[in-house]
Amino acid sequence: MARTAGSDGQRTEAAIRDAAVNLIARHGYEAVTMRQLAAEVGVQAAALYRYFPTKEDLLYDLMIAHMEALIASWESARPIRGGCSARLMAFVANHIRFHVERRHSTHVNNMELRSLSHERLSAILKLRNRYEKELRTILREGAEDGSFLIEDSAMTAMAIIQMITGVIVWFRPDERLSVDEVTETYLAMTMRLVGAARHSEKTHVLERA
Amino acid sequence: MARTAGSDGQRTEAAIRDAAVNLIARHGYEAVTMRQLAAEVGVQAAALYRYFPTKEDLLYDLMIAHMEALIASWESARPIRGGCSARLMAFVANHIRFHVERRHSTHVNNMELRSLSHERLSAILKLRNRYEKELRTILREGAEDGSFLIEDSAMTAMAIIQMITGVIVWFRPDERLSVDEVTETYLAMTMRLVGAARHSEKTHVLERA
DNA sequence: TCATTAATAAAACAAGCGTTCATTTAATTC
DNA sequence: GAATTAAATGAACGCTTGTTTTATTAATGA
Repeated sequence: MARTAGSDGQRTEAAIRDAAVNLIARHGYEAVTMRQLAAEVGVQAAALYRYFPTKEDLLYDLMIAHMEALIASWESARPIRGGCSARLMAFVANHIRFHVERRHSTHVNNMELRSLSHERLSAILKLRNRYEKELRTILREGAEDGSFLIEDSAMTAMAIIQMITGVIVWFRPDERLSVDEVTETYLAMTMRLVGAARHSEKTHVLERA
Repeated sequence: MARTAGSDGQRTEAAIRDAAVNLIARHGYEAVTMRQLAAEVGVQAAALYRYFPTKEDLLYDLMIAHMEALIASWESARPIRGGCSARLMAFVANHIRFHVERRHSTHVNNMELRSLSHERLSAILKLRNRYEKELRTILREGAEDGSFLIEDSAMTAMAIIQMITGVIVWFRPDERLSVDEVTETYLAMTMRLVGAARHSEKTHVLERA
């Protein structure tokens, strides 16, 4: 056999991406074989090479897509006006929502950096830095205008990011806890962590979610 | 050739563990080959099998050792007396110190769980749960006696653990920042995060470090 | 209808994988 | 000094890996 009836390149490529994210998140990039991936898609291994020149190209593609989606997500969620507290809450809420929705993709991006070549690693880290800079800026400006009481904005940014990304490690939706409830608690913890003055605007962030 | 002059089983085994932790932390368990590991030790691949029946046995050994060392470390650092704030600070300080000292080992334990068999994974998670329970207990008791103001002690425990373990992701010793300085800041962030009443005993924890 | 292009199968490739085996040498014991 | 044990070698095994090549079929446009 060769080309199968009803086959469509775009659909196949999307199916490859999808299966790859799931398999790599579960077993790790090195552990997933091209044959295993092909079987999951329902295709022969050689067919994968029409869409991705190498296995690493596929990984890199997934990672770039994840980072660009993350940045785009924040750019559309970022509040036009509002104080530093409101901006911080918007950042945290958007970050948690995004990562819970893309648990597998996040795992790939966090665990498989070492499988990238030097230049590609740099490209991913550059995007990551661009994103994290948003949080650092919020924290620095909040510290300057007295909204927050923090020791070091760079360190605080790392602490917050690790804390809120960590949600995906233990949280599974469809349990007795909803994403909104978890977000609410993490928002409260974050605001205390940065020494924010009492905030009555707590629920504003989640209203549109 | 065969047995080499001055060869010693105990030393070789220790060298294997050491090289394995470093290689696996850097490249990942699946990516590290037995030949690569053997070369790092300065021995032939077959020699590794005198000490570890399979590659997975080696990984499991490293992980169990890490978890047992972590638990032992807390058991000897845990304060005999003192309120919940003091206990929480001792926990955080010990956790950060331990993990910074064993960055590679920590990475292996956090990243390679998926390469273990079901039973072995359970064994590791059991130890991990035993350790995390210590923090949950401190938080729960602190919430009950009014030392802390938290929403959910289990959730707060996860948030804190992810935050303080995350230090190893960005922190490199021998820079402009010492472990003690980082610990000090993380202690302050943690105490605010749990809504602890003002604590004047801040430096007590680090005095013996 | 017929050439063209897109999508896939099938088979092969060389390289590398974890692991085993028989053997050899160094250290230890009697 | 001979016998025994500990430590390691070197070659091989069967299998799998990522990838390439070649051939074949389905969809597309003139």
